[in-house]
Amino acid sequence: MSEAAPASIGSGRYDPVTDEPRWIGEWLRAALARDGAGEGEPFAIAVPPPNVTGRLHMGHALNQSTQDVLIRYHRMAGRPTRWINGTDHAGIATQAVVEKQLAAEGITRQELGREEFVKRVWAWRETSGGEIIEQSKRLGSLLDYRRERFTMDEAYAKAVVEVFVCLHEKGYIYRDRYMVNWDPGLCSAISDLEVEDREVTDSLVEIAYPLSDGSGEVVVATVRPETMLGDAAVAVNPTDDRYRALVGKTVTLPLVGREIPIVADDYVDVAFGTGCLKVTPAHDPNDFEIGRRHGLEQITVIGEDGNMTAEAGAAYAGLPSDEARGRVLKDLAKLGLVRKETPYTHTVPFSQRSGMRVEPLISLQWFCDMTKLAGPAVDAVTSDAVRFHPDRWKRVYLNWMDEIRPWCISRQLWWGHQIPVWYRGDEVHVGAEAPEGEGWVRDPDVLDTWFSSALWPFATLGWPEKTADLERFYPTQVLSTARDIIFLWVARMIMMGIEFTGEIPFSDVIMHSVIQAPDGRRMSKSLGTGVDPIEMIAAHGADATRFGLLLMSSQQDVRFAEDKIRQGRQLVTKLWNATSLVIARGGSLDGDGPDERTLADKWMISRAGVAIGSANGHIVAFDFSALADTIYHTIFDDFCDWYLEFLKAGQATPKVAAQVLEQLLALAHPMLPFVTEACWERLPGAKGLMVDHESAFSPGGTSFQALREVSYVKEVVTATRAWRTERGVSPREELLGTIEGQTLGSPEAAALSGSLASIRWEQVAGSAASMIPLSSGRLLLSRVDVAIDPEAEHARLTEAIARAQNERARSEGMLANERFVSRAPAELVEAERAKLARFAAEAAALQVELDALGQ
RNA sequence: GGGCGGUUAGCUCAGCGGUGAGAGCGCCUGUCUUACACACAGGGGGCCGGCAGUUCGAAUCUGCCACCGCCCACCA
Repeated sequence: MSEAAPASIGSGRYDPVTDEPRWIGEWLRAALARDGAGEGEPFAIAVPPPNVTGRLHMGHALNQSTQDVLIRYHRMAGRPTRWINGTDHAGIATQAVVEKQLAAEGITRQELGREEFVKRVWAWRETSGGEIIEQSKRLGSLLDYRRERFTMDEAYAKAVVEVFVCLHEKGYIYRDRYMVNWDPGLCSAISDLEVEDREVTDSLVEIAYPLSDGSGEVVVATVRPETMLGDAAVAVNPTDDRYRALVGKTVTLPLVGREIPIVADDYVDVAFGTGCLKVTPAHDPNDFEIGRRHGLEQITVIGEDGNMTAEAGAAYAGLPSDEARGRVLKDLAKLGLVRKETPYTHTVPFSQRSGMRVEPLISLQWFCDMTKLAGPAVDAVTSDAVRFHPDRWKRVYLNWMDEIRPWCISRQLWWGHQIPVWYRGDEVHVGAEAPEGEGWVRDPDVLDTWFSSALWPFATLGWPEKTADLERFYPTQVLSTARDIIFLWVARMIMMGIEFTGEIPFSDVIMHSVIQAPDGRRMSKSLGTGVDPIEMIAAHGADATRFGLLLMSSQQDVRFAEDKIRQGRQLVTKLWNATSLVIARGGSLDGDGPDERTLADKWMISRAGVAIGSANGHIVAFDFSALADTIYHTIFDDFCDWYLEFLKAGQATPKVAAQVLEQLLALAHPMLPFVTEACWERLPGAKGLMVDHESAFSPGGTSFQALREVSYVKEVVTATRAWRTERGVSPREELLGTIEGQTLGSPEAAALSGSLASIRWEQVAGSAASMIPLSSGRLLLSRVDVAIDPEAEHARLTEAIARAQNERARSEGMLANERFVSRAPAELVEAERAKLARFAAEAAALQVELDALGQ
């Protein structure tokens, strides 16, 4: 072991948990030295900015591992890379954190005042924000830590204002009194995308509304009786014969006394309830539309505070709406107007933010019309300028874009980008600063956090200034994220990117797996099902965690399996130990002179080449699970189980072993950055850091001859080991062996298999030996001084014959099928014929053996 | 109501027309073989959710059904 190895690994066993952290500083220095410089085609990724309040969860860990593999890979390939780093101000989440803090001190933000409150949020951000950035370092993410962006930075804020003003000038952004999703918990409007439907069992109440002319009544059904105070009409379907005659008449609204019309509207479902619909334009999105169609009054009876307004009448004003519901029902019952009450299960909107039931109401808000922005963003995806991986998300995106609706962008919060609009009386000014003169008041609302996030790929690079960074790294190449923000974020970035830079912001969108809890439920803090990646790192190391997450990831959701992380840990340990062996055997990258390459060397170089070739393919296809698998099996199986055994048997060259190890370390580095640095550091002759290692993924020469020969060697060795195990013969006991009827192989191959299987190749008499059929030819084995047990041999041969006959019969069956012979590709038929010949020969040879045994 | 994804070894997942179905873990049997017992060697284990169909050939394609999960949607 090298003296350079740190104390933590002095025992000889590698402890990733203690060794890993020392590399982060080295990488930051290396990144600093390079800093996106270089000749090649730049490669950039903008990290999805985590909330400043956030802590690294499993999704982040997988997502960052994915991106880090790409960044390191392209960096090693010599491309100038930039992994744009930063955090999101996360309006609602951050405001909530600070409000909670205030609550602990016994004050509200209202008591503090807006200016002081915002100061407190900034102060919080300085001291506690961005912990997740430190956690990213521990994961090994090669983010651009020197340029950490924040969506509330001054420069970023400028970009936000620029975009707002510009969209306003174009007429896309407008202010309107419109039905919005009101979150009573937040006391703010929220967008459609922040609403989730939940199933709830309410009571469906049927209420009689008397006709004003006294000629009868109509019965309406509702789950929210309290909204009847704001009813503006009763609607029936125009085709409904039951009510056709009533259209144009009026009813007198109970408890209120208002006379409201009966109108005809297609929206009404004849089959639902009584076929009569009460219309409350101010408190239901459908009723709002009906109201607009019929010019109905919008009577707001529930305020933004969730309480009944004065318009609800003196008896109810000021009551919380659910209390008012009971009161209204009671009062209606007293009048004998409640006709029926049945439990009714349906879906109702809830706020994802506060968890409160959304109150649809009419409010003065800012909106952004998305239809014009959507056009080019649709084209970008249909033309494959932006590609989704897996590509089924393309359709999901396009479907949503086709029916895109106006986006409510104002929020009644204090933390965020304040809307750059100023009012003085009836005057309105849009811009970053108030105009000259007294009395201008700024719009108190802030923008939806996603409005600023939508600018992330270019605002982080200095836009609207024409910076060198923007020139060099925009558009970025890859965006990797979870599918739940495809509309919230991805679609909007594409729209804004095209609108403001004229270019698509990224060309490949990777939708990584959602990692579920081991039991299949969603990982969530509230359910207690979350698994903390930082704990995984503390237990198994960051390399193992990265490897495990990428290995378990796929094109679909997966359950978290700690097994995979353990598998990564084992690979890490294996690499370390393999390095020790190579060094102990004198492996070094120093020294010159012509390399002598044995068959084993040529084989290993070829295997490494094959692995590198498929790894390159997996990177291009963003198949990180397959990449992990390739790395694992190349290191475990090819390198350690076979090649290093050849090396120990004197059949491989230490120098070549060191060279191949270098290749494998480079191959594994993007996925296992820490241990590969640690191993590289120890390898004699290694220069620089692995993170800077260039042209890592270029395969050496491939020898198909060596691949074929060693494949046969492995077959011989494996068959011999099985033979030994079967009869309890020690691996060290030398056997005598002969191969007959084989077409492969060379003296060097024989030496290889002989050395690993402890076989002395001598002519062995068939009757004194066991015969083992191989893919080509037969292996005869015999112990030196011990005769074979005829009975055991008889049983074994009988079984082997049966197996061969079985295969032979299957093959014959296929070939007897004329349609197979005539329609299947010729080479397949030929291959089947060869198989048949092989099985027939095998069966015959074994039969001869069996007969000889009997004599 | 519409759409998408899943159902393969005890567990977590690959494979997605070429006919003997794979990995990791777990299990069984050996081995402390001087890199590694976080190891090595050998082994057992699967009517590839069900039913039909297409095909010379289906775990792989098509249709229907059954469960499980997700997304979208204005039915009071």
